[in-house]
Amino acid sequence: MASQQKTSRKAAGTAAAIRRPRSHGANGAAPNGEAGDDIGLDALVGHAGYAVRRFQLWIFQDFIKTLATVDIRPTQYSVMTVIGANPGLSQMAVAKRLGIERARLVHLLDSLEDRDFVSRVPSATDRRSHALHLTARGKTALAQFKRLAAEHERHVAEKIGKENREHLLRILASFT
Amino acid sequence: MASQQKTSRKAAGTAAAIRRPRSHGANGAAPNGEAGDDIGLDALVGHAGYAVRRFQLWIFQDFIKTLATVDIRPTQYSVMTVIGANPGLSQMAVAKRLGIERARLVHLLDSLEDRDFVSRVPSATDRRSHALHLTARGKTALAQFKRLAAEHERHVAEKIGKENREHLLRILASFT
DNA sequence: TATTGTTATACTCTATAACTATA
DNA sequence: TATAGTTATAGAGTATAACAATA
Repeated sequence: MASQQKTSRKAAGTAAAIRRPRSHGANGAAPNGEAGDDIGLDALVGHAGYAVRRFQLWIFQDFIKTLATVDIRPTQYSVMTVIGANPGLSQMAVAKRLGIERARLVHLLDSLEDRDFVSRVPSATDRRSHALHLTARGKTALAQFKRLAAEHERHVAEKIGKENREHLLRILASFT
Repeated sequence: MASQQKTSRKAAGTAAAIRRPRSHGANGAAPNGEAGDDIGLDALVGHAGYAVRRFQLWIFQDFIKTLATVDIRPTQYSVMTVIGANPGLSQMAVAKRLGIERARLVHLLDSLEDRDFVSRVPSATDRRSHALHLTARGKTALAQFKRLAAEHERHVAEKIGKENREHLLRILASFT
């Protein structure tokens, strides 16, 4: 039931059906809730963070969908791309460059190593650290990922417009 | 140690010290890792998602920091703002409008109700649902949150520029 | 039958702390 | 003493599924 049990929680309330297909009770104006899409965001419309967050969720969902066949997520793609362009980097270097926690990178690399995309190779200069490299299989795979990622990027351009996408990249260049 | 234990994980590797303050070994050019900030992002620079993600993280961190004194996070702020502007909304309506899972909204509202900012009030029209309202305390609190959020928004404008912030809001308006 | 609020579970991500082996 | 990689844990956040009350 929708009753009380802990501290909060009272009971029952008002309808406010959303986007109902046909009839919806008795009155045609909706009780005191909202009729559908006219729920105002008030102060949120002036917050860049809100729009950026919703946009980021859309982008990541499209990326994940577009690369679903190869089962690669945005963070995995970014790690492989940076290693591919900078062979021999240490885990700390990759973590700092991409803003990932080094503890988390351990697990990311574990899964990429299990799939034979990346290898941690030893080196003589500092026996504490690993030099990261793409395997032969990893290099081939990354090339395919990049083609799919480019396709995803075209979806972004279609969504917000070619010019807007480019302007956006320029505005946010300092954050990369 | 940095050795093997499960499947992955080999051992030792290459340095690639980042932004080291003074000396860093023997050679002045860094082993085979990177010297500091010149780690190329390769394909990532052309991906809007990467820049947007980094920007979003920066914004949220600034928001959380700026509203730390009142212990309010972005999602809590968005929920209170929407309820404040649309009193009587059901949980489903709020969840759909903000793109939050209804299961997660339950916990969000629990904490806001525990702090006496929001109340779930019963209604006669649909005994399954709750009509959400801000309490008197919630209204006062939200007014303060909005002042702090406006301060945060000024930080954003300082960071990327007033014009750029406005252009960004226009570009992403369809995602709100 | 479908929907609302709720509970529960699992998996991702973030944030820390601590430990080992190195430097 | 500090750093690299690792392990472990706790808290958000996301994604689902299932259930009771109600429509």
